[in-house]
Amino acid sequence: MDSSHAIRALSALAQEHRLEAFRLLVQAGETGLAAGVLAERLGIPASSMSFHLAQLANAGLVAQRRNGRSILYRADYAAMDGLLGYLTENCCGGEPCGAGALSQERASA
Amino acid sequence: MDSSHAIRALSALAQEHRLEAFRLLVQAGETGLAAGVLAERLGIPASSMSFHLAQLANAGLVAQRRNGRSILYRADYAAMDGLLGYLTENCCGGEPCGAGALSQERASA
DNA sequence: TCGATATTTCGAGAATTATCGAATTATGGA
DNA sequence: TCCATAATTCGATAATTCTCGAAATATCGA
Repeated sequence: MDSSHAIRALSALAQEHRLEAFRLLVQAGETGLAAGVLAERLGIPASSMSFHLAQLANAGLVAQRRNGRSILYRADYAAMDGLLGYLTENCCGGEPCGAGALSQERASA
Repeated sequence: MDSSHAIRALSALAQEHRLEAFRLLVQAGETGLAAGVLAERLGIPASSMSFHLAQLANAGLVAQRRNGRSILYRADYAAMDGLLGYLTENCCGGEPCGAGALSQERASA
């Protein structure tokens, strides 16, 4: 992951509707959710949802596949992983950030 | 960290100059760097740099303190940590994303 | 084939963000 | 006090992003 790719991913998540949609997709798991279902859950028009999903897809954060009349979107965990890895390496001095807090959370889990 | 705070942090990092500035601050460590030094390294006017630093500060990602005529900015590792924690918990199903890849990186480190 | 459903694309307008020079504020030294 | 330096704020403009209805595309079932 290079910085321009990271910026695209960060931009994709830096928006209320898209962050929420991505969270729903993460919860939904491998099967994913149809575009229409997401639009309904977020309470926005289908065309707006489509616009946002295109940005998430462009950033590589979601994948899509057709299922009958619907198009199912699913979160791409590896892409999210890549973003977290980039941030950890480039914006945290290579350590889990602050060299403490995150590790503590993990230890307590 | 709630979602609106996360969005502010993501937005702050989702911009070429700000991501680069933040990376330089992470490298610089606790002492930080003066606003003018950052502007020079990024090759942008002081007023533009000031605009971007204000956004990073607003997102809580950087802290500032005056040192003589300069204002030194430093990365707030805890804030970055909070963002990574939020993304891990809310956008990765609570597991290090993909329940594998990140763990593997850590294991091999 | 026809009609209904699901989604995307298009086009226009509103809102937000980024850029940069000029003016302003704050500090330190002579 | 006066001047130079360091930064921020202001104001205007450019660029980008967001929103949403209407139109177009694709799929399914009768």
